[in-house]
Amino acid sequence: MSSASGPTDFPRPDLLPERLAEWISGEIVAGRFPPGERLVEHALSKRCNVSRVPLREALRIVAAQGLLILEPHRGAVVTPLSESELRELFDLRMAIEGFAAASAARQQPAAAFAALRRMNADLDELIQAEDYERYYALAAEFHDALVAAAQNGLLVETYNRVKIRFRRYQAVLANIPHLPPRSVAEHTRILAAMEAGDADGARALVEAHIRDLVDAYGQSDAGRRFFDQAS
Amino acid sequence: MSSASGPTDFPRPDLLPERLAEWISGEIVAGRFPPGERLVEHALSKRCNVSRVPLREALRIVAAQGLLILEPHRGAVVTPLSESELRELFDLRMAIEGFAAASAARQQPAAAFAALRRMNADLDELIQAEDYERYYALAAEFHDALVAAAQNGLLVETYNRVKIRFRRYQAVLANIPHLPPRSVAEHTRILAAMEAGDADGARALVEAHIRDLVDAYGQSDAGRRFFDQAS
DNA sequence: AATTTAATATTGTTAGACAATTAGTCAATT
DNA sequence: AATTGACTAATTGTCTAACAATATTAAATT
Repeated sequence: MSSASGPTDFPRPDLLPERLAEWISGEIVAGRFPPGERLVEHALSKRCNVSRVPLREALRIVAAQGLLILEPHRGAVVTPLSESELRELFDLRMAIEGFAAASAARQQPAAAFAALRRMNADLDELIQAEDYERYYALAAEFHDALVAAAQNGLLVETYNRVKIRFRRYQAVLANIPHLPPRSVAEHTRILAAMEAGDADGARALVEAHIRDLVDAYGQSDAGRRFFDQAS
Repeated sequence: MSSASGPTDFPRPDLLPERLAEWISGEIVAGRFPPGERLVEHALSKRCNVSRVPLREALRIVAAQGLLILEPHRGAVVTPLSESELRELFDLRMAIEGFAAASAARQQPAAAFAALRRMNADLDELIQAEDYERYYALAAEFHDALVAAAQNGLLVETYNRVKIRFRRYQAVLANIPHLPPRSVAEHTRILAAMEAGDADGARALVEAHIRDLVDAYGQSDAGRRFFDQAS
């Protein structure tokens, strides 16, 4: 009877605010702390067997990630989801991943290109096997590796910030099984452009690739339902 | 004798960790907390007339901005400056401002374009008047407005994070008086491309514009000195 | 001089307290 | 009945004081 979605317990103290923040962040991304929920310090600190001091620091960390809003004298509220934020997140993915592809096309990092090729081959196999769960996990890694290929730590850091916020929408919208085959073909073209040193072409292809993701989300059932209720 | 660069006092309590963070952040950007300096909690809290609790939260905020590194059991250390970070910051500016220009070229926000044109005209006048101080202030606003023209709050937020870290290098490297006239001409071309709806052209021009800034920094005396000592 | 040992300082956390602010309750008034 | 208003409870924000764990520094020893 008790539903399977009740909040998880905080694993175990080796008590750092960082660990608390990771846990809180995870609960929010997974939707167990739903949008709009207030996190009350005393209750949370008791549940985690910590005092309010490190918990408050943890809340600061999570707020800096954009998952919480700290209102004066009102405490921490889980940031709401919105179609506009999702649009902006996709925009940022275009800016970051597009720039990364162009940058990599200029730098020609051989090892990174090889890794990307291998990943894309594995993605193709996962489609044949219809193993969509692992497909989406590896697809995320492919995009990570694309950003990493630009060899810019700050760009990676920025991308990670976007990713954390983006994952909340993935959790709500689930994945779209029709998309993968097309994605692999697009990855192939992106890689070809990068290896050919065509920075502008690679960027355009990456932006188009992400635009395809946007469309797929918008056309999926979950996506339409979410977008409708939000408006 | 006593140099003019001794740390300033914390203005006045209306004590929020946010105020403390703003102050600390300002001291770091201005170089009064120099790179590598350790911020000791007890001493700082006494100087600001606050307890360690809100101070520690302030340190978390500043650390999230990338200006401090919190090492376990060793406390807060002011993030060092490096040529590599500066390069990465310029890269991010290219990615963000370039994307913003392309995005604005597609959206055609009339008000934003008008504001940009006005600013650029004012910049031209400030050159004639050889008022470089105000020139650099307004030039920064021009770039802010360019990013804002993309109408994406997250992009602005991301840009602001880059700006905070970038300002530390501006404080060290000072400004380059030879650059401005060329910049105004480049702004004009960027605006023309945006208003013509030429997204790719606008982005290319913005990237080239920022690359010019990079070169100017590298060729300035202060820049060479900084880069030499760093390597 | 180099290494080990002891003393000191600093961080990380806890507990309990309190003022300031907000949220919730319930009666009085319109 | 609904709205207002005062009262109460709950929550945040801050402080002090303390302590264990870890780092840093100084002294002592080899």
